[in-house]
Amino acid sequence: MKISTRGRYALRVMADIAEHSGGRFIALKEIAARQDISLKYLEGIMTALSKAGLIEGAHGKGGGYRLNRSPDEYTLGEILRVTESDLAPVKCLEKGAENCPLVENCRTIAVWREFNKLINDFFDSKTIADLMSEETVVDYVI
Amino acid sequence: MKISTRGRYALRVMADIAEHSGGRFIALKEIAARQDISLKYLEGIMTALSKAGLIEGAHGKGGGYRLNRSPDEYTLGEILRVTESDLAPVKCLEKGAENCPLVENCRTIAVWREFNKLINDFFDSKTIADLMSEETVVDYVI
DNA sequence: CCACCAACATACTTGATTGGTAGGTAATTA
DNA sequence: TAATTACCTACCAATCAAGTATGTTGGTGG
Repeated sequence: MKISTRGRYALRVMADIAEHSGGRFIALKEIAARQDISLKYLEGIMTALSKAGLIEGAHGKGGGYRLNRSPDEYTLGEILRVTESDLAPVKCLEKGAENCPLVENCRTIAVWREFNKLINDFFDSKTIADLMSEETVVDYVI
Repeated sequence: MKISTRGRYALRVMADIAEHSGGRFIALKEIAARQDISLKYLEGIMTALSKAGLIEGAHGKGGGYRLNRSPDEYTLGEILRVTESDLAPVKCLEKGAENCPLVENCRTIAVWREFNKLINDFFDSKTIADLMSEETVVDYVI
């Protein structure tokens, strides 16, 4: 029952961009150094976030990544669902899962469903803005 | 972010014993058959539960396992904490963890703490009795 | 006392996942 | 055109999950 490194890094990186970019592209090298995360490992995470449309990347000098919404419009839930495989706590509740044949007399499914809702509601109620320092949130321009 | 098979099986087994034993010892073979779980795999889980004092085992003919409290006195939290390693969603919040050197300017730790509390409170608020069918709960004798 | 039963113990295997590295190619700008 | 930076693909080592295999120990009934 652990949040994977991918998901945790993703939240930190998104918060980092929100705090330091101010609308400009910001090189991954810089983020990786500031967050002390392997550049190469981060690349894979950024690609996922970019493909999902959460951030925008630009090649070449002066390139890098930037958000394409303001921080309070990103829920932690959507970020984690992109980087983590799924937020469901058990396999049978994953999005595309065929329902388990034992579900009729499964004593535990109700608890898992309730827990699943709890998790998703929690992360969908938090945004990147909640992770930023107060001054930075106020100063943010996109 | 998945609950492991160990934890899920443990809950099902505890509920199974609660429903079928009625104070008597009940052979693991019987539980394994009813729940369709590998007997040998279950043995390891039962040993953990037994060592933690949650259930009692008896050797020989007529032996097996039984609860030593009534079902409403077992929270799902304590069962999962025995079988799952820990319920903390990130390593730095585990019980014996030395605190991470970056905690001072970690933007995410507050969210993880809040989520950790949510998880633990949720599972500590549910009991094995909540997993049982209504008739069986009423009929239970220890 | 013996056969049997069932918990308890230990060691191994297999497969998937995690958390990376390495070495490129493509696009953009000075 | 040279530097920069995203992007892409492949590989790798360690760990963990899940299950199998093979016992030994302790207790019961005949």
